[in-house]
Amino acid sequence: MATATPRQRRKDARPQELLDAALQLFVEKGFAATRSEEIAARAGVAKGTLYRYYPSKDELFKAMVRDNLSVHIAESAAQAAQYEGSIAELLSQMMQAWWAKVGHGNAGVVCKIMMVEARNFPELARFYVEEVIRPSQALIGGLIERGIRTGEFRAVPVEATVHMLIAPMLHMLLHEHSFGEHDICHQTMAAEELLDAQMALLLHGLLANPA
Amino acid sequence: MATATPRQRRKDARPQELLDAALQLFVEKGFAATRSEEIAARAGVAKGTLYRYYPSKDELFKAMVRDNLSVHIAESAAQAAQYEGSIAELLSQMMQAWWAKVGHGNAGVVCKIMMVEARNFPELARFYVEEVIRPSQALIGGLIERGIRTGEFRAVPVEATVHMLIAPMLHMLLHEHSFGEHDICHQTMAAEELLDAQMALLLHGLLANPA
Amino acid sequence: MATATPRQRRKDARPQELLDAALQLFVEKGFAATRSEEIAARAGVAKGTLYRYYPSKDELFKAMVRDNLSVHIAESAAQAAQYEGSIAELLSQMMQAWWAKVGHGNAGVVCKIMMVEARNFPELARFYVEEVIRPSQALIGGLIERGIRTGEFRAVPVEATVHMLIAPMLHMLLHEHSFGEHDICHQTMAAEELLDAQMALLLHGLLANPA
Amino acid sequence: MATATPRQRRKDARPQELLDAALQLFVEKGFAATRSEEIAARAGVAKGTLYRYYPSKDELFKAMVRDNLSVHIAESAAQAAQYEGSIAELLSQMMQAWWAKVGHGNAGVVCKIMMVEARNFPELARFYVEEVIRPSQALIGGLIERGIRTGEFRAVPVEATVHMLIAPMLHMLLHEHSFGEHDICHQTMAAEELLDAQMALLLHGLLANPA
DNA sequence: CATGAATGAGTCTTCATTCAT
DNA sequence: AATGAATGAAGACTCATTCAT
Repeated sequence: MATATPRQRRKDARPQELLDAALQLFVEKGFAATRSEEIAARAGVAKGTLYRYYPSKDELFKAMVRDNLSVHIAESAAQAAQYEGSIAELLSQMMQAWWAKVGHGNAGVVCKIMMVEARNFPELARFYVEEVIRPSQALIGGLIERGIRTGEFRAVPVEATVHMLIAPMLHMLLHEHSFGEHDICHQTMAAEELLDAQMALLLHGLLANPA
Repeated sequence: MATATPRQRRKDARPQELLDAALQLFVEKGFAATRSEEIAARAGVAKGTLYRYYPSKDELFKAMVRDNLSVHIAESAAQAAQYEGSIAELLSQMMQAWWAKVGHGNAGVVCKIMMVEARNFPELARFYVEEVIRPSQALIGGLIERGIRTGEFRAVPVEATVHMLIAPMLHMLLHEHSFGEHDICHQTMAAEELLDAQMALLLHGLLANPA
Repeated sequence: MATATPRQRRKDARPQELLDAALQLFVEKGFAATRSEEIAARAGVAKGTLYRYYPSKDELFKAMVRDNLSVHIAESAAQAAQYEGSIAELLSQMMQAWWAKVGHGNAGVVCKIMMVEARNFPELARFYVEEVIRPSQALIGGLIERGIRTGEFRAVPVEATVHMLIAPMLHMLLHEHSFGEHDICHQTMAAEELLDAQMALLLHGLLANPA
Repeated sequence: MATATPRQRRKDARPQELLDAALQLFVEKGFAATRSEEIAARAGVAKGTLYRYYPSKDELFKAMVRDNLSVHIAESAAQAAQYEGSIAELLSQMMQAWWAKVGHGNAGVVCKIMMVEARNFPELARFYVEEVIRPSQALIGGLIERGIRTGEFRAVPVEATVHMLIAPMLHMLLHEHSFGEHDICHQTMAAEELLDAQMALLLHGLLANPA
């Protein structure tokens, strides 16, 4: 009958609270510019407490990546494996789903931060590539290949196509978080519409009379 | 009839030399990781001298951004206005040209750094949006519209299409400068091929049998 | 008729267990490098428990020193008082005995640590001087004087002779614990042999033909 | 006609000033307990300045060891090689000279610190062993052997004899710097007298009627 | 009494910036 | 004007100590 004491309950919640605080601050100020003490303060604990849960700022960041990104990739991969039907349809859904869960929420910022700070933290960059980039590319690349095999897609080059699917979303993300703040520059179209339009464009092509 | 002494000539060239040195180093190591002493050293002057020309590292950065942008857009716009023929062809050429001049060269890094530091320099970000982003979007958007008017293109939504053209290039740029270093993650295809493949893909679409 | 419960017995043993753990760790890593949590862990208790028995790391250290010294001197003094026979013989035995009990065992390290930390704990140093150094010198000095009185020894200066007896042992001790670790530097002769040889040397002198 | 400016003159003197300040403080408080800022302060500069001259506290310590030792050994070795006459005499002189130059001066403290900190700096300890301990032992051992060859000394075991010569000096040194401060414990005899007495004792032996 | 979560003062080190020369 | 020695604020991390449970 382990009655969780308030203290114990608090302790269990700490990691997530710290992760949330860190994410918020990284969003606001970037990784490098955020002092570990600030993260602790925002999570309502003292400096030292942060280090009880994460042995360094880097590890905290990695945990944040795992918590916010690695999750969705695995999830999407599982869905994709079971899926039967139009790959184009599936891709559209996945893009929208990704945007809803990641791009729109705070998780998206992790992507931005990673791109922004990658050079300054090579180890983190490596981690991110293995944990997020490669799996994502593998997932989408696999779907493209599947579509080609089933005859749904033309025999397009896979790598380039993966880029064409990923790039617009990341671009929107980066743009949003770089220039979207402070009223510097806003998109006129809603992101979701934009994504739909882009997907349609990519599927059907731009030319009126393709050769 | 002040004949410029060598010393005077040197002095006049200083600001540009410092800007060039700064760009190089920002490219190599990013803004935060570049020490002001290094910039001075690469420009062949002492630490203190840097501060005679730019009152702070931040101001130097801003000057560097201003110095490296708004160059290519006007040029491209002029070319585009004169051009007659296939818009698709023109867009392909412009992409390749932009990549050759900006993406591949050092100027490209300014774009990346700009995204990285946008939040820290809102004023500069605004400048960048007005001076670079909007003109670029206007230029490409105009071409799309022209293509639609002439019947070369389908009646696609312009804004989304502009994104689809810009995003892959910026994505490549960022990827290159974020994960391309330190052998963290390299593209397997050459950038130029990738761009061609993406352009073709966008023009002709992904579906084997578009409705 | 308070029968000591296991708990009570455990509690009574605590101080000594903590002292032992502390000694082990101080031997292994030195005073400063030993974290109080480690001491507690090695003693099989939690960090906080340590502080129920010793109010601070410093106090624990002092207790440890007190616990490990002043034991052997009294013993040796008693033996010496009863002894009848060759003082040279007695001194040899005492040296060997001291080395066996103190120098070789953990207690020896306390001497080393004491020298190292003396300045940081003047009060403790005073205690050590009164409790260990002076009695030792008095004991050995007394034996020298006895030897001189009985005609066994020449009329040598007592203080210098005491030093000549003590120094080699402490030197070996310090050397062992300073440079003996990590294969930095080892004695080639066994300590016991060395002591015997040194004793012989001191007794008979170095000169072939003493005047 | 390079007129050294006050600033330049100051700069040239800095390394030594810092070394001196460090030595003083290490003597007073030990290596670990001395904050780098204190060293700087005692040298009359700001914290950062220290790091212009020594890249870390460890390197500063190493420099200090190098600066204070390995000097006298070579010197003594040279003298010994040229010397002709009584080895006993030579040894006596060398002991006194070493004490005057090293034991009594600050250099002696380096020996003490080295013993104290050896475990924390294995690399440095190795350096010290190679640079100081081994040469010293070789020098003295060689003289003993020479004395034995010439018939001046008995056929004593060399290693033990070396110890007997070195130990009392180091012991005095350590004692002085561990318990000599704060009036904790002072020698009653002057060090020089003590050394002489010890030397005589070692040469002639303790026994009144050696077998 | 025992625990271990939480604390925060303390330490090394970096680097943008200043200013005496 | 140019130099580069000096500065000191700032930040990541450690660990002795406290105290709620």
